[in-house]
Amino acid sequence: MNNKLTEIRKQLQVDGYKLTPQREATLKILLENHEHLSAEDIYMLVKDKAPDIGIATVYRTLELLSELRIVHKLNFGDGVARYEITDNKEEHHHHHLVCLECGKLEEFEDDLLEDMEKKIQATKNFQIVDHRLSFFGYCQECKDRPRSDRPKAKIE
Amino acid sequence: MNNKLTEIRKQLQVDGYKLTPQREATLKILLENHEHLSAEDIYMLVKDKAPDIGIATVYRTLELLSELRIVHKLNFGDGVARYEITDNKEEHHHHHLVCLECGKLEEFEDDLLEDMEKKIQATKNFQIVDHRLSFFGYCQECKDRPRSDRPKAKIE
DNA sequence: CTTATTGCAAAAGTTTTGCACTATA
DNA sequence: TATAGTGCAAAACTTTTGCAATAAG
Repeated sequence: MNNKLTEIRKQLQVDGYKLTPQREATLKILLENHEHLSAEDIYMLVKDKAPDIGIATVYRTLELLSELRIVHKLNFGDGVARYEITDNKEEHHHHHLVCLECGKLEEFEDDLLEDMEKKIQATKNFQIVDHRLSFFGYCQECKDRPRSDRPKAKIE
Repeated sequence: MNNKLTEIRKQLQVDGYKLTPQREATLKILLENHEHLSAEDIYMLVKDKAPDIGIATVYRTLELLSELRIVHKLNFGDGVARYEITDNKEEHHHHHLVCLECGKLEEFEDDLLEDMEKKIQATKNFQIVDHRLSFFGYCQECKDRPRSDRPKAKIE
């Protein structure tokens, strides 16, 4: 856990970047919070520890870390980019079921994509870092509910 | 091809939406351009045919068509949402490879998800209508390019 | 010391919204 | 004619950038 921080610290040094307290604070937040955080989320969390940081610095740090492939920038299509430390192996098997009726989000685990990834890496010469899989449909409750009672969905 | 327009026209009517010239013009553009178009792109193209349309109407039409699942809203992470007509047949086996370095989008076909869908429908009691699958990683060129030559991010 | 990095505020860019007007069913 | 839909302009957001001040190596 702390190894990871040391490792990244070294990587930054090797690449000639300075180790500022702001960068370190941001990294710690990312290491402590493995969910997908928006820049705003990260800004708030970092602010607790380093109240003087500006959001521009957070964005610049995240961009740098993306370039170095230390974090992965994700997009769920809600107009906000989200970030997470790269390397989360478990995260890879975690997919979404989105109900088109009520918008509810379920999650499920499956490693079936491993095969497809291997196939792509071999066939397409494309190095995969992450993936996002969502299924859209109707959850149990909505499936069985009469149409008139249905809430208007807000798709993606 | 024109069938498709008639079909969608009917679908709108059935759902109680009005068939305005603006909506029709937007639909035609979407049917003629199967690439992933941004709202701005669509606005420009529609403007050629119906110069008085406003971009707000384009956004509202696209949102409506998304809800009706006539178009897919896609996000490649460059800050602009893109739209494409849903094609119920091939679309289902059509996935995306997004390069995190240069933003390039490749597509590939695979029907491996059929199995997963069956599994989910059985296990989760969730009725699947559609899915979206994107892989994020590095394309051949970016993978092999030395760091120093890399285009300054614009990462995903 | 030198130069990368920062914070602030302003700018940029996309998408949404309020409102009075218009046109479809 | 009733009401859904539209255009315009302003607002709301997220993200980027210019610049003078600061701090890391």
